[in-house]
Amino acid sequence: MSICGRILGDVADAVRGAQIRRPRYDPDRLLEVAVQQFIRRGYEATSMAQLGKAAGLGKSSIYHHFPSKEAILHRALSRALDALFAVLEEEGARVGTPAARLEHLLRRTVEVLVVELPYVTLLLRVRGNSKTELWALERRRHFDREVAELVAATASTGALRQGLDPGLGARLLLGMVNSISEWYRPGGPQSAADLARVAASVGLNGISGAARSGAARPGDAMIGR
Amino acid sequence: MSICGRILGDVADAVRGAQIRRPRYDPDRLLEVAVQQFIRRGYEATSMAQLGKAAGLGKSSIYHHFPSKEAILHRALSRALDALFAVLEEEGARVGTPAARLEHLLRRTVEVLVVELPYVTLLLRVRGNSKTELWALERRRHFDREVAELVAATASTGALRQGLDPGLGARLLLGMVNSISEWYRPGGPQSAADLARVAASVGLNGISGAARSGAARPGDAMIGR
DNA sequence: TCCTTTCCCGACCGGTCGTTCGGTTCCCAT
DNA sequence: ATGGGAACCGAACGACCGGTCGGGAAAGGA
Repeated sequence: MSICGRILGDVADAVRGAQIRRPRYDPDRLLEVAVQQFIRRGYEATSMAQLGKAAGLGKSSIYHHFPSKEAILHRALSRALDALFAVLEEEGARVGTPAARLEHLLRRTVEVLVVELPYVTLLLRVRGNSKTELWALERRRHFDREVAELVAATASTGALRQGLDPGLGARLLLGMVNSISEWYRPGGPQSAADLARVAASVGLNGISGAARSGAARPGDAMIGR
Repeated sequence: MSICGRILGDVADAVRGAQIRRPRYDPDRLLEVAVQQFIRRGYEATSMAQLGKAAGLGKSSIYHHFPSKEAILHRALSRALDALFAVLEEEGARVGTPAARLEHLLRRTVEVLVVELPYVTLLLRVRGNSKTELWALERRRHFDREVAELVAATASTGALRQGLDPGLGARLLLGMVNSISEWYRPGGPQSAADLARVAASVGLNGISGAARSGAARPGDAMIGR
């Protein structure tokens, strides 16, 4: 039965007509397709059948490569977290003045975010709905805390603007950097390194002591002359 | 049948023991409970049964107030979008120098985000999975475009830092401001107005022309002396 | 050539989803 | 007190969910 009765999915469609056969999958190749779907429709809203179809497979075939849907998510989140924590170990993030270390950390974080865009994007959307998501959330909090401590250390050197709570500064900084995942698309005009330099610079400039006051009055323009 | 067999939910539990009867719902009161659940577990991951339980109702009772699950989402998103667009109509956002208008717009956006926190949070998590979500996404893009045009106008006065693309600046600005919804909780130490002033100030300071250069070299500290 | 391993399939499972429906309870104006 | 609409209920619907299973095709070493 089923001599050739398979309904073809996205991948198979693209290959159709060429002599090339549909690629056989290993976990990492399948992970790439799955994460793409998770981002497009959301993890919960993506069914195993849709995952299979997007890969040109039946849904039961997914289970040859992953033991469960949650295991796919775990592997994707782990990849993002490992890449981010690796930045913390880099020399530029460990030695030097707090300000220099913070600059390095932010810039490299943006670079990792861009290079591992789908995986980091998925990580940033996790809300803690399952054991895996809670685990990822906690690991991510560790990373954020390291950034916050670096901002606090920078503040203790007097380089932070007056009246700006270091914790708030760290959150605004991370929020700005993380938001890049919501619009950046590879192949655009921005190179990863350039974007990282500009974003880190804008962020640090924002929380630095150069501004006039910690709290402007309504109607004040904080920009220009 | 069902003499008193209802299983009580979150709201009913809290009311239990007091002489007060469980509140009867109107759409807006129910919306508040529903949005809270949507944020906690995600829209797709929240079932009608869970919505009902959180409100102390059976799941079928929800349909007395809303025609469908998606209608609840639509009403919540509409509330957030209406509040945001109202800011665009304020005098401070329409008259004055571009820089002053931008400051007003950002500051008031943060205030709206804080006051309507659950609804705006839900809006910022929409990914376009349904007709309603696509509609909200498009309205939100209109708002973002207004901000971007204001940043561009500010740039044309020479107040933007050299080498910073206005579009990129607007995205970083909005990303920073929007990220507040991910950690702000009412009742904390920050008042809405203070947070709005500081956040707008930090953001505008970041993209302003005060910094040294548009792209720092690796190892440079963009902060402090 | 043959045999083993890898890869993949359709059919099926119990359970849950959003939604519908007929009927019951509550509140309030009359 | 009573009629009627608003609020609410449990049961049930078809569809689909994540996951399982036994077996078949393809690949690769011998």
